[in-house]
Amino acid sequence: MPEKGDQQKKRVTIDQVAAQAGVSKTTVSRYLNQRYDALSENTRQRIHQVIEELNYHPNRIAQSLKARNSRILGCLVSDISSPFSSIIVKGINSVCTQAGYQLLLVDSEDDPERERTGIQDLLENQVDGLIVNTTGQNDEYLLSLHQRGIPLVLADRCLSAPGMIDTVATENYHITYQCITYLRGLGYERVAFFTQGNRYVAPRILRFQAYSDALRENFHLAGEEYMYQFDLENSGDCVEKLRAFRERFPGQRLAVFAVNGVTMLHMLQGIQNAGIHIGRDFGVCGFDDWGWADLIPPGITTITQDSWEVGRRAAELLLKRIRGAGPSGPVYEELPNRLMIRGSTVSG
Amino acid sequence: MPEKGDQQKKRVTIDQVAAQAGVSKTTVSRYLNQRYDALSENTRQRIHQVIEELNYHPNRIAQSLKARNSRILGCLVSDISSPFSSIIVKGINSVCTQAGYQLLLVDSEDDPERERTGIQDLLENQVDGLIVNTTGQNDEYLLSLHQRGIPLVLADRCLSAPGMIDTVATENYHITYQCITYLRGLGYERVAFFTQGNRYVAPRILRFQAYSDALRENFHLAGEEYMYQFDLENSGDCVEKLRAFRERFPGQRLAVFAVNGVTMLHMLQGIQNAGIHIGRDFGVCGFDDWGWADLIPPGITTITQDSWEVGRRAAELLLKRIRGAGPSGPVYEELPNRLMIRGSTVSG
DNA sequence: GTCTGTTGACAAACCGGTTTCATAAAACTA
DNA sequence: TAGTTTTATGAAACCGGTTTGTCAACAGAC
Repeated sequence: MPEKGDQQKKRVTIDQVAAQAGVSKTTVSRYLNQRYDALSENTRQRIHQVIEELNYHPNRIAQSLKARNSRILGCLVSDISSPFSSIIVKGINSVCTQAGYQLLLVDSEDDPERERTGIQDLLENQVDGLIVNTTGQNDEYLLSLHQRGIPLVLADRCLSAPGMIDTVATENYHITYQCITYLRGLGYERVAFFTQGNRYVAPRILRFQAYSDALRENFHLAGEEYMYQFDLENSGDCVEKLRAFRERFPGQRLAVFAVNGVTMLHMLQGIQNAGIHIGRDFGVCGFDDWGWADLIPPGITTITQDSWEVGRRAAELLLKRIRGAGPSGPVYEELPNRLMIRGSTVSG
Repeated sequence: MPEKGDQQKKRVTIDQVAAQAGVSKTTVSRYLNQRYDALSENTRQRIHQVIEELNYHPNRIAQSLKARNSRILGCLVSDISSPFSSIIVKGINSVCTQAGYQLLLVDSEDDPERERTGIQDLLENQVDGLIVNTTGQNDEYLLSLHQRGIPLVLADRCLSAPGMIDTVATENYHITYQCITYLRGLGYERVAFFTQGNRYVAPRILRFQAYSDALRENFHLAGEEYMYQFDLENSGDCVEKLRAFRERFPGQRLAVFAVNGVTMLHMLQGIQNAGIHIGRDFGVCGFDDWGWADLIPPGITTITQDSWEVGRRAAELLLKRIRGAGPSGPVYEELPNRLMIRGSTVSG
């Protein structure tokens, strides 16, 4: 006779399996953990069958509580909607999948406050380690975590005092320097540095530093005077700043450098709106290459980053740390970037 | 006198707080859960102070075990690196943040097998509910989960037998039909349907259906004969198919429709490589608008989807289900899409 | 001065697993 | 045949919280 609601009692527990199989939970636990050496063929079979019948799956939370580790990695990114971040996450995911770890994700929306509470949440959830794409305004907090012995790897963004915490990033300085120098070689006379959003993150600082150095050494110009920070909320702002740049140096060959892909996209929008022609008189280049750079005529010169690999390596490194392996001191891994020269930067 | 290694014992527990404050763990627990009614001002103060001192944070895993819920949502996407997915995740994240939930993420890489094991993993981790962007090849499995009473919301992709499980999606059929019909109005004579990747997902099926219907009714053509599926692995494949399409109908005004943004990007690449001129003789349009569509001349006509809102609503709905609220039957939410007409589709 | 009601706090059980230690039965040794 | 080892298993403690049931201390009522 079928039961009233036929509602399964939900949640099959190890006790039920034990009862049904006529053994103790210890024995079932042994089975689950493949300690077959101390299990008779007979009981093993019976337990196996009961587990199938009941469709039993052990409760990882209970396991984690006892084991004092969760097999979960925490990941905090500043903006998951940026391809740069989401591809990092994809890299992390691939390692997790392979290593049997889960991935707890938080998007801080580039808010330092939210970054701290987000990490706090991850920690309360007992993640075994953290991969953080920091806003750059929580250095002390991150250091304190590191000192508490929490496995922590920074992805793409290092602290202002580098060398303290494991970091996987891409090479920013030299490629930027190279790019700006290359512009000089093409005959561009002024190069502006366009940026937007968070001004504290390490890559941006490094890129500006390199830009600034290259500008000084190749153009004898001061970077500070050619940095344009526009506001995304204010849609006209970028156009205005582009116009301002152009009107400041009439008749000269100008170029702009975008600090990253998101900036580039908005800048290109602005260039279009301002009716500026890309090429000989207005060179365009910048970081990131997300598939459209060579579709926008005359092809945008970019610096391409392998963010998937950043994610992969960060996750690998973190797992090593969790296992207590890896070098004793902090690791700094820097992946090479490539300058993809296209038609948006041409010699006069 | 400082202790030997000065190494904190790691992990502060409620017992330590209780001991230090000279009360029982029951009392501390009351404090943590704001059951102040049965707490003297005095004890409350003392506990507060000890918690600060010890920097105590309760172990969510222990709480979850007892509470039998984890305050974690599980999310499975087919490809986190696609802006469509990552923006959905961003929407979900915003709800989680606000509601005090965490987000456990899995990228199935569009593999049905990996989708099942991924969901299994999420479930073993006791997520309170699931948001799934299914590959479309696990309908039975998903239904079984639903029948087991697991809160489950499908994001963007419904089952082949719709109406069984809560779904948040965007409107595919009419907007596609409208787009194809619009092409007819412009005087295009043949419209090809370009696609790539997973052929089982609901949006793709619906879009092809709409395309096919519109083609039959407006062009008196059979959609099956104009569907081109190219292979991403084989870089020349797309170019070949574009050329084949063009050579099939010399002298006619042709147009192509890309099933989604990733397809569009590769198709545009192919168009460029094939040396095809976009516009009067070769119209281009398709789904998704990720910021570059109006930068590629003459501006690509797109159907824009609000994937952030898909994520937000899916998460809201899931939370309702978890709380046992919401309508009794399955919900199907369909968000409107917009046709953004640009220069890539013009009248003759 | 007893009776009742309220307040503040605790001991113990519980969540669902793992692990340690003990033990009965079987197998081997001398 | 008694002693020893091995094998298969279970009882109980534990992980770090929450919850239930109990109770002492004190207040006010009569």
